Amino acid sequence: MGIDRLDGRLIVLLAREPRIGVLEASRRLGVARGTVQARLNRLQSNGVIRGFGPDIDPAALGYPVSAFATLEIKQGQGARVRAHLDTVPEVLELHTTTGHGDMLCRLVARSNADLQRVIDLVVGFDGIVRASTAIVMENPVPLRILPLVEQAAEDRDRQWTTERRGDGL
Amino acid sequence: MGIDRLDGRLIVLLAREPRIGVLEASRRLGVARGTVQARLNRLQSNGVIRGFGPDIDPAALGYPVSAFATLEIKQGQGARVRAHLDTVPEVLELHTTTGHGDMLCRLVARSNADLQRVIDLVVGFDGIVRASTAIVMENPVPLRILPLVEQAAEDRDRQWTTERRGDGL
DNA sequence: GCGATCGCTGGGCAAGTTGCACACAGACCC
DNA sequence: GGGTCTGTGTGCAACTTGCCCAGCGATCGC
Repeated sequence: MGIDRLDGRLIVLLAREPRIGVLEASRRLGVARGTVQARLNRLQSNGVIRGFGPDIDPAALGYPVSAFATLEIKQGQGARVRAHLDTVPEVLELHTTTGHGDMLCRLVARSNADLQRVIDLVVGFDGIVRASTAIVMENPVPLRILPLVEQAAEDRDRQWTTERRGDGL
Repeated sequence: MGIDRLDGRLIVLLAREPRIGVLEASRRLGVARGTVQARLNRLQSNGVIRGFGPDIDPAALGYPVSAFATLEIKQGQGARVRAHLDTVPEVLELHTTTGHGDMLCRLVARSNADLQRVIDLVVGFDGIVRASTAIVMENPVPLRILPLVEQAAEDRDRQWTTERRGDGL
Protein backbone atom coordinates (compact mmCIF):
# COMPACT_ATOMS: atom_id res chain seq x y z
CA MET A 1 0.00 0.00 0.00
CA GLY A 2 1.14 3.51 -0.80
CA ILE A 3 2.68 4.89 -3.93
CA ASP A 4 6.11 6.18 -4.78
CA ARG A 5 7.02 9.26 -6.75
CA LEU A 6 6.92 7.58 -10.12
CA ASP A 7 3.45 6.25 -9.40
CA GLY A 8 2.41 9.72 -8.37
CA ARG A 9 3.77 11.31 -11.49
CA LEU A 10 2.09 8.67 -13.61
CA ILE A 11 -1.28 9.25 -11.98
CA VAL A 12 -1.02 13.00 -12.29
CA LEU A 13 -0.04 12.62 -15.93
CA LEU A 14 -2.95 10.32 -16.64
CA ALA A 15 -5.33 12.65 -14.84
CA ARG A 16 -4.20 15.65 -16.81
CA GLU A 17 -4.13 13.96 -20.21
CA PRO A 18 -6.17 10.79 -20.09
CA ARG A 19 -5.93 10.23 -23.83
CA ILE A 20 -2.22 9.52 -23.80
CA GLY A 21 -1.36 5.86 -23.88
CA VAL A 22 1.27 3.83 -22.14
CA LEU A 23 3.85 4.61 -24.78
CA GLU A 24 3.44 8.37 -24.66
CA ALA A 25 3.36 8.26 -20.86
CA SER A 26 6.66 6.40 -20.79
CA ARG A 27 8.17 9.07 -23.01
CA ARG A 28 6.92 11.89 -20.80
CA LEU A 29 8.10 10.22 -17.63
CA GLY A 30 11.44 9.27 -19.12
CA VAL A 31 11.18 5.57 -18.29
CA ALA A 32 10.80 2.41 -20.34
CA ARG A 33 7.41 1.47 -21.67
CA GLY A 34 7.43 -1.82 -19.80
CA THR A 35 7.92 0.04 -16.55
CA VAL A 36 4.88 2.20 -17.08
CA GLN A 37 2.90 -0.85 -18.07
CA ALA A 38 3.98 -2.72 -14.95
CA ARG A 39 3.23 0.27 -12.68
CA LEU A 40 -0.20 0.69 -14.21
CA ASN A 41 -1.02 -2.97 -13.76
CA ARG A 42 0.13 -2.84 -10.17
CA LEU A 43 -1.83 0.31 -9.39
CA GLN A 44 -4.94 -1.24 -10.85
CA SER A 45 -4.65 -4.56 -9.06
CA ASN A 46 -3.79 -2.67 -5.86
CA GLY A 47 -7.06 -0.87 -6.25
CA VAL A 48 -5.37 2.51 -6.18
CA ILE A 49 -6.70 3.10 -9.68
CA ARG A 50 -10.26 1.83 -9.71
CA GLY A 51 -10.73 2.41 -13.41
CA PHE A 52 -10.90 4.95 -16.16
CA GLY A 53 -14.61 5.47 -16.35
CA PRO A 54 -15.86 8.54 -18.16
CA ASP A 55 -16.31 11.52 -15.88
CA ILE A 56 -19.89 12.68 -16.42
CA ASP A 57 -21.16 16.16 -15.60
CA PRO A 58 -24.70 15.96 -14.20
CA ALA A 59 -25.31 19.59 -15.11
CA ALA A 60 -24.64 18.88 -18.77
CA LEU A 61 -27.01 15.97 -18.50
CA GLY A 62 -29.77 18.35 -17.49
CA TYR A 63 -29.38 18.13 -13.70
CA PRO A 64 -27.78 21.42 -12.71
CA VAL A 65 -29.14 21.52 -9.16
CA SER A 66 -27.18 19.72 -6.48
CA ALA A 67 -27.96 19.23 -2.80
CA PHE A 68 -26.97 17.34 0.31
CA ALA A 69 -29.57 15.75 2.54
CA THR A 70 -28.98 14.67 6.11
CA LEU A 71 -31.34 11.89 7.09
CA GLU A 72 -32.36 10.63 10.47
CA ILE A 73 -33.38 7.00 10.35
CA LYS A 74 -35.84 5.11 12.47
CA GLN A 75 -34.10 2.41 14.52
CA GLY A 76 -33.54 -0.77 12.55
CA GLN A 77 -34.74 0.68 9.27
CA GLY A 78 -31.28 1.39 7.87
CA ALA A 79 -31.23 -1.48 5.40
CA ARG A 80 -34.64 -0.63 4.01
CA VAL A 81 -33.75 3.01 3.59
CA ARG A 82 -30.57 2.12 1.77
CA ALA A 83 -32.40 -0.18 -0.58
CA HIS A 84 -34.92 2.54 -1.26
CA LEU A 85 -32.35 5.24 -1.95
CA ASP A 86 -30.45 2.88 -4.15
CA THR A 87 -33.38 2.85 -6.55
CA VAL A 88 -33.48 6.64 -6.93
CA PRO A 89 -31.25 7.73 -9.83
CA GLU A 90 -31.02 11.27 -8.46
CA VAL A 91 -29.21 9.93 -5.38
CA LEU A 92 -25.60 10.09 -6.48
CA GLU A 93 -24.11 8.79 -3.29
CA LEU A 94 -25.07 7.77 0.20
CA HIS A 95 -23.03 7.56 3.40
CA THR A 96 -23.85 6.47 6.87
CA THR A 97 -22.27 8.83 9.35
CA THR A 98 -21.76 9.65 12.96
CA GLY A 99 -23.17 12.89 14.26
CA HIS A 100 -26.57 14.54 14.14
CA GLY A 101 -27.93 12.62 11.20
CA ASP A 102 -27.56 8.96 10.43
CA MET A 103 -27.07 9.27 6.71
CA LEU A 104 -25.86 11.85 4.30
CA CYS A 105 -26.72 11.73 0.63
CA ARG A 106 -25.94 13.79 -2.42
CA LEU A 107 -28.82 14.60 -4.73
CA VAL A 108 -29.20 16.24 -8.09
CA ALA A 109 -32.29 17.62 -9.79
CA ARG A 110 -33.39 19.31 -12.99
CA SER A 111 -34.36 22.54 -11.20
CA ASN A 112 -35.18 23.88 -7.79
CA ALA A 113 -38.75 22.87 -8.40
CA ASP A 114 -37.66 19.42 -9.45
CA LEU A 115 -35.59 19.18 -6.30
CA GLN A 116 -38.82 19.23 -4.35
CA ARG A 117 -39.93 16.14 -6.23
CA VAL A 118 -36.62 14.41 -5.59
CA ILE A 119 -36.66 15.26 -1.90
CA ASP A 120 -40.20 14.02 -1.56
CA LEU A 121 -39.15 10.86 -3.30
CA VAL A 122 -36.17 10.45 -0.99
CA VAL A 123 -37.64 11.36 2.35
CA GLY A 124 -41.21 10.28 1.70
CA PHE A 125 -40.26 6.91 2.98
CA ASP A 126 -41.32 5.10 6.02
CA GLY A 127 -38.00 4.58 7.76
CA ILE A 128 -36.95 8.22 7.62
CA VAL A 129 -37.77 10.30 10.67
CA ARG A 130 -36.36 13.64 9.72
CA ALA A 131 -34.39 15.18 6.89
CA SER A 132 -32.61 18.45 6.39
CA THR A 133 -31.45 19.58 3.01
CA ALA A 134 -28.71 21.95 1.99
CA ILE A 135 -28.77 23.18 -1.58
CA VAL A 136 -25.39 23.63 -3.20
CA MET A 137 -24.87 27.12 -4.51
CA GLU A 138 -21.28 27.09 -5.56
CA ASN A 139 -18.57 24.49 -5.83
CA PRO A 140 -15.32 26.30 -5.12
CA VAL A 141 -13.37 23.04 -4.93
CA PRO A 142 -14.71 20.39 -7.28
CA LEU A 143 -14.01 16.79 -6.39
CA ARG A 144 -10.27 16.40 -6.70
CA ILE A 145 -7.70 13.84 -5.79
CA LEU A 146 -4.45 15.03 -7.34
CA PRO A 147 -3.19 17.06 -4.38
CA LEU A 148 -3.71 14.03 -2.19
CA VAL A 149 -1.92 11.79 -4.67
CA GLU A 150 1.01 14.14 -4.68
CA GLN A 151 1.11 14.26 -0.91
CA ALA A 152 0.91 10.48 -0.67
CA ALA A 153 3.75 10.10 -3.15
CA GLU A 154 5.92 12.61 -1.34
CA ASP A 155 5.21 11.07 2.05
CA ARG A 156 6.22 7.68 0.78
CA ASP A 157 9.28 9.13 -0.84
CA ARG A 158 10.30 11.01 2.28
CA GLN A 159 10.00 7.77 4.21
CA TRP A 160 12.25 6.01 1.72
CA THR A 161 14.87 8.70 1.61
CA THR A 162 15.00 8.72 5.39
CA GLU A 163 15.36 4.97 5.58
CA ARG A 164 17.65 4.32 2.68
CA ARG A 165 18.99 7.71 1.64
CA GLY A 166 17.69 7.45 -1.93
CA ASP A 167 17.68 4.65 -4.45
CA GLY A 168 17.67 6.36 -7.81
CA LEU A 169 13.94 6.39 -8.39
CA MET B 1 -28.11 19.62 -24.02
CA GLY B 2 -29.41 16.20 -23.10
CA ILE B 3 -28.50 12.84 -24.49
CA ASP B 4 -30.37 10.27 -26.51
CA ARG B 5 -30.49 6.55 -26.04
CA LEU B 6 -27.43 5.83 -28.11
CA ASP B 7 -25.41 8.34 -26.10
CA GLY B 8 -26.68 6.72 -22.95
CA ARG B 9 -25.74 3.24 -24.09
CA LEU B 10 -22.34 4.49 -25.13
CA ILE B 11 -21.67 6.10 -21.77
CA VAL B 12 -22.82 3.05 -19.87
CA LEU B 13 -20.65 0.87 -22.05
CA LEU B 14 -17.61 3.07 -21.50
CA ALA B 15 -18.25 3.18 -17.78
CA ARG B 16 -18.46 -0.58 -17.52
CA GLU B 17 -15.51 -1.36 -19.74
CA PRO B 18 -13.32 1.70 -20.07
CA ARG B 19 -10.58 -0.19 -21.85
CA ILE B 20 -12.59 -0.84 -25.00
CA GLY B 21 -11.87 1.53 -27.82
CA VAL B 22 -14.06 3.26 -30.35
CA LEU B 23 -13.97 0.28 -32.68
CA GLU B 24 -15.03 -2.29 -30.13
CA ALA B 25 -17.71 0.07 -28.83
CA SER B 26 -19.16 0.45 -32.29
CA ARG B 27 -19.33 -3.32 -32.61
CA ARG B 28 -21.10 -3.68 -29.25
CA LEU B 29 -23.57 -0.92 -30.02
CA GLY B 30 -24.21 -2.15 -33.53
CA VAL B 31 -23.44 1.14 -35.23
CA ALA B 32 -20.70 2.40 -37.50
CA ARG B 33 -17.37 3.35 -36.03
CA GLY B 34 -17.67 6.88 -37.36
CA THR B 35 -20.92 7.29 -35.49
CA VAL B 36 -19.38 6.35 -32.19
CA GLN B 37 -16.46 8.62 -32.88
CA ALA B 38 -18.78 11.52 -33.69
CA ARG B 39 -20.91 10.90 -30.60
CA LEU B 40 -17.90 10.74 -28.37
CA ASN B 41 -16.52 13.98 -29.76
CA ARG B 42 -19.86 15.66 -29.31
CA LEU B 43 -20.28 14.41 -25.74
CA GLN B 44 -16.86 15.69 -24.87
CA SER B 45 -17.24 19.11 -26.43
CA ASN B 46 -20.70 19.34 -24.87
CA GLY B 47 -19.05 18.82 -21.54
CA VAL B 48 -21.24 15.83 -20.78
CA ILE B 49 -18.09 13.73 -20.63
CA ARG B 50 -15.52 15.78 -18.77
CA GLY B 51 -12.74 13.32 -19.34
CA PHE B 52 -11.46 9.86 -18.63
CA GLY B 53 -9.27 10.58 -15.69
CA PRO B 54 -8.18 7.66 -13.54
CA ASP B 55 -10.54 6.95 -10.67
CA ILE B 56 -8.37 6.94 -7.56
CA ASP B 57 -9.33 5.27 -4.30
CA PRO B 58 -8.18 7.40 -1.35
CA ALA B 59 -8.31 4.37 0.92
CA ALA B 60 -5.79 2.54 -1.23
CA LEU B 61 -3.59 5.62 -1.09
CA GLY B 62 -3.53 5.32 2.67
CA TYR B 63 -6.45 7.59 3.54
CA PRO B 64 -9.22 5.22 4.62
CA VAL B 65 -11.06 7.66 6.88
CA SER B 66 -13.61 9.92 5.29
CA ALA B 67 -15.70 12.70 6.79
CA PHE B 68 -17.96 15.61 6.01
CA ALA B 69 -17.55 18.94 7.75
CA THR B 70 -20.19 21.64 7.86
CA LEU B 71 -18.61 25.04 8.29
CA GLU B 72 -20.07 28.30 9.43
CA ILE B 73 -18.20 31.25 8.02
CA LYS B 74 -17.69 34.70 9.41
CA GLN B 75 -19.37 37.33 7.25
CA GLY B 76 -17.23 38.35 4.30
CA GLN B 77 -14.56 35.74 4.93
CA GLY B 78 -15.80 33.27 2.33
CA ALA B 79 -13.10 33.94 -0.23
CA ARG B 80 -10.31 33.62 2.33
CA VAL B 81 -11.72 30.36 3.67
CA ARG B 82 -11.98 28.92 0.18
CA ALA B 83 -8.43 29.85 -0.61
CA HIS B 84 -7.30 28.24 2.60
CA LEU B 85 -9.19 25.00 2.10
CA ASP B 86 -7.94 24.84 -1.45
CA THR B 87 -4.43 24.41 -0.11
CA VAL B 88 -5.31 21.41 2.05
CA PRO B 89 -4.86 18.17 0.09
CA GLU B 90 -7.15 16.29 2.45
CA VAL B 91 -10.05 18.49 1.39
CA LEU B 92 -11.45 16.56 -1.54
CA GLU B 93 -14.27 18.91 -2.34
CA LEU B 94 -15.93 22.03 -1.06
CA HIS B 95 -19.41 23.39 -1.61
CA THR B 96 -21.13 26.53 -0.48
CA THR B 97 -24.66 25.73 0.60
CA THR B 98 -27.89 27.07 1.93
CA GLY B 99 -29.08 25.87 5.32
CA HIS B 100 -27.47 25.70 8.73
CA GLY B 101 -23.90 25.83 7.61
CA ASP B 102 -22.36 27.97 4.93
CA MET B 103 -20.01 25.39 3.49
CA LEU B 104 -19.78 21.66 3.31
CA CYS B 105 -16.54 19.88 2.64
CA ARG B 106 -15.42 16.31 2.26
CA LEU B 107 -12.27 15.29 4.07
CA VAL B 108 -10.09 12.23 4.18
CA ALA B 109 -7.46 11.20 6.70
CA ARG B 110 -4.99 8.43 7.42
CA SER B 111 -6.77 7.39 10.61
CA ASN B 112 -9.23 8.66 13.16
CA ALA B 113 -6.33 10.21 15.01
CA ASP B 114 -5.09 11.80 11.82
CA LEU B 115 -8.57 13.16 11.21
CA GLN B 116 -8.09 15.33 14.24
CA ARG B 117 -5.04 16.86 12.64
CA VAL B 118 -6.94 17.46 9.40
CA ILE B 119 -9.91 19.01 11.17
CA ASP B 120 -7.64 21.27 13.16
CA LEU B 121 -5.97 22.25 9.92
CA VAL B 122 -9.30 22.95 8.27
CA VAL B 123 -11.19 24.72 11.02
CA GLY B 124 -8.25 26.27 12.81
CA PHE B 125 -8.66 29.22 10.54
CA ASP B 126 -9.68 32.69 11.30
CA GLY B 127 -12.77 33.03 9.13
CA ILE B 128 -14.46 29.90 10.45
CA VAL B 129 -16.90 30.42 13.29
CA ARG B 130 -18.11 26.90 13.91
CA ALA B 131 -17.70 23.48 12.42
CA SER B 132 -19.46 20.19 12.85
CA THR B 133 -18.01 17.00 11.52
CA ALA B 134 -19.67 13.74 10.57
CA ILE B 135 -17.40 10.76 10.13
CA VAL B 136 -18.36 8.38 7.36
CA MET B 137 -18.85 4.86 8.61
CA GLU B 138 -20.20 3.08 5.59
CA ASN B 139 -20.76 3.99 1.98
CA PRO B 140 -23.82 2.01 0.89
CA VAL B 141 -24.07 3.91 -2.39
CA PRO B 142 -20.67 4.93 -3.74
CA LEU B 143 -20.58 7.89 -6.08
CA ARG B 144 -22.44 6.80 -9.17
CA ILE B 145 -23.83 8.41 -12.26
CA LEU B 146 -25.02 5.57 -14.47
CA PRO B 147 -28.61 5.40 -13.20
CA LEU B 148 -28.92 9.11 -13.86
CA VAL B 149 -27.43 8.73 -17.32
CA GLU B 150 -29.95 6.05 -18.11
CA GLN B 151 -32.80 8.14 -16.83
CA ALA B 152 -31.63 11.17 -18.80
CA ALA B 153 -31.39 9.08 -21.96
CA GLU B 154 -34.84 7.58 -21.48
CA ASP B 155 -36.40 10.94 -20.70
CA ARG B 156 -34.97 12.39 -23.87
CA ASP B 157 -36.07 9.38 -25.82
CA ARG B 158 -39.56 9.49 -24.42
CA GLN B 159 -39.74 13.11 -25.45
CA TRP B 160 -38.65 12.21 -28.95
CA THR B 161 -40.99 9.33 -29.39
CA THR B 162 -43.85 11.50 -28.21
CA GLU B 163 -42.93 14.26 -30.60
CA ARG B 164 -41.89 12.29 -33.62
CA ARG B 165 -42.93 8.73 -33.00
CA GLY B 166 -39.41 7.35 -33.38
CA ASP B 167 -36.71 8.00 -35.93
CA GLY B 168 -34.73 4.80 -36.12
CA LEU B 169 -32.04 5.72 -33.63
C1' DG C 1 30.22 -14.09 0.26
C1' DC C 2 27.02 -15.94 -3.15
C1' DG C 3 22.97 -17.21 -5.54
C1' DA C 4 18.09 -15.96 -6.13
C1' DT C 5 14.85 -12.55 -6.86
C1' DC C 6 13.02 -8.24 -8.28
C1' DG C 7 12.41 -4.09 -11.01
C1' DC C 8 13.93 -1.47 -14.97
C1' DT C 9 15.81 -1.21 -19.66
C1' DG C 10 15.82 -1.61 -24.59
C1' DG C 11 14.75 -4.26 -28.37
C1' DG C 12 11.60 -6.74 -31.55
C1' DC C 13 7.24 -8.63 -33.37
C1' DA C 14 2.36 -9.41 -35.08
C1' DA C 15 -2.11 -7.80 -34.44
C1' DG C 16 -5.07 -4.45 -33.64
C1' DT C 17 -6.71 0.40 -33.40
C1' DT C 18 -6.80 5.20 -34.50
C1' DG C 19 -7.60 9.43 -37.09
C1' DC C 20 -8.89 10.95 -41.27
C1' DA C 21 -10.89 11.04 -45.79
C1' DC C 22 -14.38 9.98 -49.14
C1' DA C 23 -18.99 9.07 -51.49
C1' DC C 24 -23.54 8.00 -50.56
C1' DA C 25 -28.26 7.55 -48.48
C1' DG C 26 -32.16 9.06 -45.75
C1' DA C 27 -34.48 12.57 -42.86
C1' DC C 28 -35.41 17.16 -41.86
C1' DC C 29 -36.01 22.33 -42.57
C1' DC C 30 -37.16 26.32 -45.19
C1' DG D 1 -36.28 21.20 -54.47
C1' DG D 2 -31.98 22.41 -52.45
C1' DG D 3 -29.21 22.68 -48.28
C1' DT D 4 -27.94 20.61 -44.09
C1' DC D 5 -27.26 17.04 -40.79
C1' DT D 6 -26.39 12.46 -39.31
C1' DG D 7 -25.22 7.84 -40.07
C1' DT D 8 -23.03 4.13 -43.17
C1' DG D 9 -19.32 1.67 -45.28
C1' DT D 10 -14.89 1.71 -47.05
C1' DG D 11 -10.03 2.53 -47.38
C1' DC D 12 -5.43 3.88 -45.87
C1' DA D 13 -1.04 5.00 -43.39
C1' DA D 14 0.63 5.58 -38.87
C1' DC D 15 0.62 4.42 -34.55
C1' DT D 16 -0.04 1.70 -30.23
C1' DT D 17 -0.71 -2.43 -27.74
C1' DG D 18 0.40 -6.78 -25.57
C1' DC D 19 3.79 -9.90 -25.36
C1' DC D 20 8.23 -11.83 -25.59
C1' DC D 21 13.23 -11.86 -24.51
C1' DA D 22 18.19 -10.90 -22.60
C1' DG D 23 20.78 -8.08 -19.78
C1' DC D 24 21.85 -5.41 -15.66
C1' DG D 25 22.03 -3.41 -11.12
C1' DA D 26 20.27 -3.56 -6.45
C1' DT D 27 18.32 -6.04 -2.69
C1' DC D 28 17.40 -10.13 0.09
C1' DG D 29 18.12 -14.59 2.32
C1' DC D 30 21.24 -17.97 3.79
